[in-house]
Amino acid sequence: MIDFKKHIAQKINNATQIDEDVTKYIEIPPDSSMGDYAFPCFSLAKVMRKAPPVIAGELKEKIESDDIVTKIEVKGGYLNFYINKELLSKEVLNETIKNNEYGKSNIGNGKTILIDYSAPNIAKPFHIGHLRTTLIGNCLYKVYKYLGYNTVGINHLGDYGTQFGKMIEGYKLWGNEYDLEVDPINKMMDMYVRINNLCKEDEKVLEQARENFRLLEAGDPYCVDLWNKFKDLSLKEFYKIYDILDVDFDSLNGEAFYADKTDEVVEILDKRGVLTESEGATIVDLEDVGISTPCIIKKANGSTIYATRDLAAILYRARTYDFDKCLYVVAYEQNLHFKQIFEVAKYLVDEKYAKGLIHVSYGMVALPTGKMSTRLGNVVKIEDLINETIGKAKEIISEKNPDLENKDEVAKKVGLAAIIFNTLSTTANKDQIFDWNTALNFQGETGPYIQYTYVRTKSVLDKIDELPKPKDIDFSVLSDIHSENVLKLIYNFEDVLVQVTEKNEPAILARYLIDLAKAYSGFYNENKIIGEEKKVQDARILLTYCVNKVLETGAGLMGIKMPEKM
RNA sequence: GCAUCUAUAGCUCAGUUGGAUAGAGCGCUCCCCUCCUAAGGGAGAGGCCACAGGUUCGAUUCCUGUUAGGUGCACCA
Repeated sequence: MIDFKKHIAQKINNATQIDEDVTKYIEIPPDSSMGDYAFPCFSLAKVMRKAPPVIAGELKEKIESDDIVTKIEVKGGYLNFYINKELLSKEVLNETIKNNEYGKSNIGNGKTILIDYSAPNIAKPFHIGHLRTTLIGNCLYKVYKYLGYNTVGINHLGDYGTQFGKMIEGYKLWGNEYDLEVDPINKMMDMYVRINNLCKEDEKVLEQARENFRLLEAGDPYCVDLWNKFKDLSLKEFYKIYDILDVDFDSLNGEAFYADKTDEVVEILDKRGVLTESEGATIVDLEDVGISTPCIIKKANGSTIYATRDLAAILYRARTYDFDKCLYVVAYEQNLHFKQIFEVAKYLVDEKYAKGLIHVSYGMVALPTGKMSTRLGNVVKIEDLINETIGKAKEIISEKNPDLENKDEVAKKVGLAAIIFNTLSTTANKDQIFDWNTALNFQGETGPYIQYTYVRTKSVLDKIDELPKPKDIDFSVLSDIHSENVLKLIYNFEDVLVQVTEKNEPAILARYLIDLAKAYSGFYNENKIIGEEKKVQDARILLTYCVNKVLETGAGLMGIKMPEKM
């Protein structure tokens, strides 16, 4: 497709003595009546010692319009460019039609991206606090892949630590009281809370728990079997949710996987001479790089800590995958931890890998009543949220479209869209307050709104026998403001996807899809499509088809599936 | 105490890397289905962009300070 921005930049560069590529200075005016692209001349004022409007005026004289840029105007200190709308629609529609996967790209070819996301703890419930990491990771995974990157999804399970020694002790004591085949997570959770309390009361039990963990590490068959059982039961439960959300991973290597790979980390760091001793522990001091808390590599009792295992993971991943980027989608609570291990990683792996480590941190999810706590039991479980939302979706369907055939299937898609969109639509950096009213809202800027818009395009397309051929289209009929808005958005799609990967921010895609759905709704309300004069109908149908495709692929990249009707 | 993030309409949030008149959704007041799905569209009310300085031709955006809140600060993950 024609790169309008670049074309304009070229023209400006040709007309001036500016060495630097001016593409990055070109902006989009706030209102399309002021043109499609603008070049602000303010920064030139100093160098040229002239007022910005004068510079703009002189520039205008030197730049001629052509097939691509039809009009150039001076307004204040801005030079405004108007592009050929017919060309825009021709380009956009042709590209969308001919390309089965519009927006897909190969810019990522040859690069490998690891994404570490979801990472629930074994034997603990999967609550809405895990939703953000799971859905952000899933969306980034899909977008990177769509742009041609070799993408590896990793679920770094929390499957290691003294807590499992406690679990084993709990099972030894009360295993016969619990039927773990039914509702295993809650039973395990119950057992965990119970044994935790007992450990606090009775030092001997805690001692026994530590011993169990030691045995587990040493490969004691009883402990290992039990640990596997807890893990299997948990994964089975987690995959109920993953399957519904259509989330999957290429690797389930969790903490335990790296437990026997920490020795080499210590060895390398020791060779590099960065290990020191402090209060009995082995640490890497990070004072010099402005981090006042050292990174502990070995505890005073000689055993390793999660930081060591995370470092072992970095080493392993660098060797196994030769990654270009490794993203950690983890809440900002762990900002310091990642700062520390990324710093230490510089001593451990090549610069290429150390530079590729990125913490994609996101805000916490809290309830209106305050922070969630598994221990206090005031968590909203993902399963409950999903069931509740799908139920609400079904209610609305029964009310609005009682004759719809596959209500359950549609309700599932709509409910999940509401959840996914709600989770991904706000900037990851901020905290989110979970509110049932917002979660169950299906109007306005929501997942269902995007689906609804899609269904309307679908319904228009169903009414015609054959899609018109782009070569027979008179693109000049799409010159109204509504068509123009839609076309410009479709034109931007690939750029939006690139931005998502540059900022590792799915909300950019979410906002974009809302903008596109809105633009199409405006178009749809103002323009009749079927039953218009043939050339108008054909052009509008083709535009509708393109919107249909972009909405479907865009939503698909977020993990949202489209119903045919709703 | 130190570090770090956040502060934009009553509520939830956008704001294209410093640009033109600060936008949207929810809620509120109206209007639009004999017409392709009204889960939609349109109009209106609603703002000291937390506060005070600074840099700049220009600041919601960058810097400093203040205030309020979140989070983290050594052997848990």
